[in-house]
Amino acid sequence: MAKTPGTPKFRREPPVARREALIEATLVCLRRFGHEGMSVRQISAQAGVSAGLINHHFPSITTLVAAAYDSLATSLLHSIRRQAHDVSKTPRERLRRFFEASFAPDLLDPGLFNTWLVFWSMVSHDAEMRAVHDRTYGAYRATLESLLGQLRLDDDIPAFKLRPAAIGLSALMDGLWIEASMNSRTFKPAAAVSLCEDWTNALCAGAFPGLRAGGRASALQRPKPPQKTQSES
Amino acid sequence: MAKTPGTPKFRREPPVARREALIEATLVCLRRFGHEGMSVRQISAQAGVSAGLINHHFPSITTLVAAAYDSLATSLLHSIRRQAHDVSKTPRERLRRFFEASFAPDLLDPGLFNTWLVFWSMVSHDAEMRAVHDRTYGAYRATLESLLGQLRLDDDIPAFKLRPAAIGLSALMDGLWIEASMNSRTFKPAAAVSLCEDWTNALCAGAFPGLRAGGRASALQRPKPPQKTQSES
DNA sequence: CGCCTTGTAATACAACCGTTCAACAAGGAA
DNA sequence: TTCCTTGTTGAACGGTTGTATTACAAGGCG
Repeated sequence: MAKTPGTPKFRREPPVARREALIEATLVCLRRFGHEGMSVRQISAQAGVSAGLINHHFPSITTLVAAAYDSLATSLLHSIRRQAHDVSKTPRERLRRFFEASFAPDLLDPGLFNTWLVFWSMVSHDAEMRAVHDRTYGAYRATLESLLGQLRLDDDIPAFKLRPAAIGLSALMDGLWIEASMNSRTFKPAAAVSLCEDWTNALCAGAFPGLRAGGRASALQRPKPPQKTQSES
Repeated sequence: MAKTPGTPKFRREPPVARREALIEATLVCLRRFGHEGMSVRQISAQAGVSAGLINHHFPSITTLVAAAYDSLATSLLHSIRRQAHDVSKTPRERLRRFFEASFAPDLLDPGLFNTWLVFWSMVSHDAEMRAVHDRTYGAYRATLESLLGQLRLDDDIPAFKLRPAAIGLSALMDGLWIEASMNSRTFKPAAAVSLCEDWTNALCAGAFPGLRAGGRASALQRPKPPQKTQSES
């Protein structure tokens, strides 16, 4: 008698489901409020749970943010790659679709940019964030290298160095994405795609001497070996 | 008698000098501690004054940060432009020096990158920061347009659209600067200069159809006017 | 039905935040 | 030397932060 449990005050969830929900809430808060959204109370409110629950599933707030970084970066790369992957198309067409997916409206959302800024600002201060960054950025550049490598097989394209080419292309894309995210009136998304395609076509036309393979224009080589200080063409 | 003023407890400064000192202290804190350095107490401690003094010279902390943004952006642009300006050199050589100055060690400091991230993260939330960003970024791109314009006069270079070209080049430079700032082991500064020079040379060789003037490939035109679809230059 | 594990809530805590304000003193002016 | 302007201090305020800890209750198991 008088038990009247009515509606339970909370629902128990399996740890993995709750963790994913917290990660999702973190992404929502970062997108909406930027750096100020990275707070235990904001995130827990967004997830509809108490503040203390976060420290029960994650040792600290930065670990949760690192998990959110990993989740978002992986998700975005997979999404873009899925849209670009079409075996019935030519490598050049696949690359074009990769560009178009990268500058689609949902990727140019200012909220997404603010989220990314929070991640970047933590990379140099937090070891976990640095690890996630190195891994996800490596995967991103590897995808670019793969697409450029397929391109290189076709036609009579002069050989170019894959890794430096991917670095240059990803830099161009990043710079365009940033400016478009900060001020959408500077240029239209189609302009960014056009600039990327032009860059790729120029690469295939051999217009970038510093990227030609086999040559001595090796300023772009991996910095790892002992640096023989040779001329850069 | 018994006055013994000894060392005065503080020194009065003219308002402009004190404001400049506070701006300098702000830049030091942002460089060192990133987003956590943007605090009244940290900045005032760095400047060697009390916390309350900041609100006496600036209506709020964000106004101080906006002033610091303006100061740093203007200072850096002037410095780079000074190194590139040499009337005895060819336009192409001036552009090369602009690249080299942009990827010099003091510009690739991770602390500078963290400072910039703080500024960027505030642009979408604060009107003052947005105003500073639009103004300084406009000045930066105008410098790039000027250098590219001088280049265009020489030789028999096919005409290209100045503004979209400056947008593309600044995007490439920004992307390279960001990656170099986040992970200095990815590539050497000379590689960034090489990629920028290659891009410029390809532009002058007419390798970028989307940037050619007069063509109908006008995806890069200004979005502002009522779109008469005419070519610029 | 009752126990027991454990996911969850709620509170407490010390430290920090930006801003306000009254009191002080530095240093030029008269 | 005295006064007065005003740059400057330092405490106070209400708010926030991340984390630790305690008490609770949901829901499976015996």
